[in-house]
Amino acid sequence: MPELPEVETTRRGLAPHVEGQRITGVLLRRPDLRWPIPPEVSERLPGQRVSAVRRRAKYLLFDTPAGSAVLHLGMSGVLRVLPATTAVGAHDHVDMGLEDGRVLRFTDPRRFGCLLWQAPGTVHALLAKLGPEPLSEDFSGETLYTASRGKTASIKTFLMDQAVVVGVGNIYAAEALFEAGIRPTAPAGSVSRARYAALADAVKRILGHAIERGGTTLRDFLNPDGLPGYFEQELLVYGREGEACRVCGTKLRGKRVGQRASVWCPSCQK
DNA sequence: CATCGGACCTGTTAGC
DNA sequence: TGCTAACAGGTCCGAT
Repeated sequence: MPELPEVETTRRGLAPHVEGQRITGVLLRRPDLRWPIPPEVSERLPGQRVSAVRRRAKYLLFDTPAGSAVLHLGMSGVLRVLPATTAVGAHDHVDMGLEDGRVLRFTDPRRFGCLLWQAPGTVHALLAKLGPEPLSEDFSGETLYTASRGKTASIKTFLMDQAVVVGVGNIYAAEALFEAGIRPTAPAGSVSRARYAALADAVKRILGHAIERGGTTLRDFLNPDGLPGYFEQELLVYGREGEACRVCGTKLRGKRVGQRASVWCPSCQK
């Protein structure tokens, strides 16, 4: 389930194979994923040369002079560069032909992903309201502290709000809160500046480390080389409700916070 | 405005 | 063992 490290891993795996190549054609096996695929994707993309594969939040952007294809992996999306002769599976929704003869294939069983279009010099509406990148200097404890004043929602919900900071999903939110020693249920507006500094540090450290390790593989994520990530075995709280805290041995608690399964250590997190 | 709940989708897993 | 129901996850949108 791609969070930011998985998307960045995908980008890094894809870029050397796709950048500089011309898109020879676009084959849509479905007219829509989460949203209808706009006509520009099939009308304008063919013939264009990809100048860069970028990432913003969990979106991948394939830049060309005519505009950018904007792709979100949703929860089960996989992008791979494959030989054109590779057998087509049930959930292989989009193929973009590359001039070297291979195809960039978008597979997404649950179809929570999307493929959109962004005209040159514009920012797609879905990208316009996003918060800072967590690994950039625009994101800090101060950012979180300032944005959280007056908020009554839980800090976990707050941290997963893509307008606050992008790329932190359920897995890394749980891990970052554990590392910072903050309970997921704490009201965001009540958390101190010092604790937000620790949380921002934890987010940066965990995301950075996960990217180094190739992303977390749970069920659905495969990086473009078809190899799983190696971060899963390092998770300290996510998915471990009822098990012993790896730090202090206390039984980990679990409960839904803001509609999301959440796990924390009652002893390490206050 | 902030927050909450519903919707989307399907493979996997837990429970009967 | 087989079937069904719940669940997972990201994010938008309408309702409160």
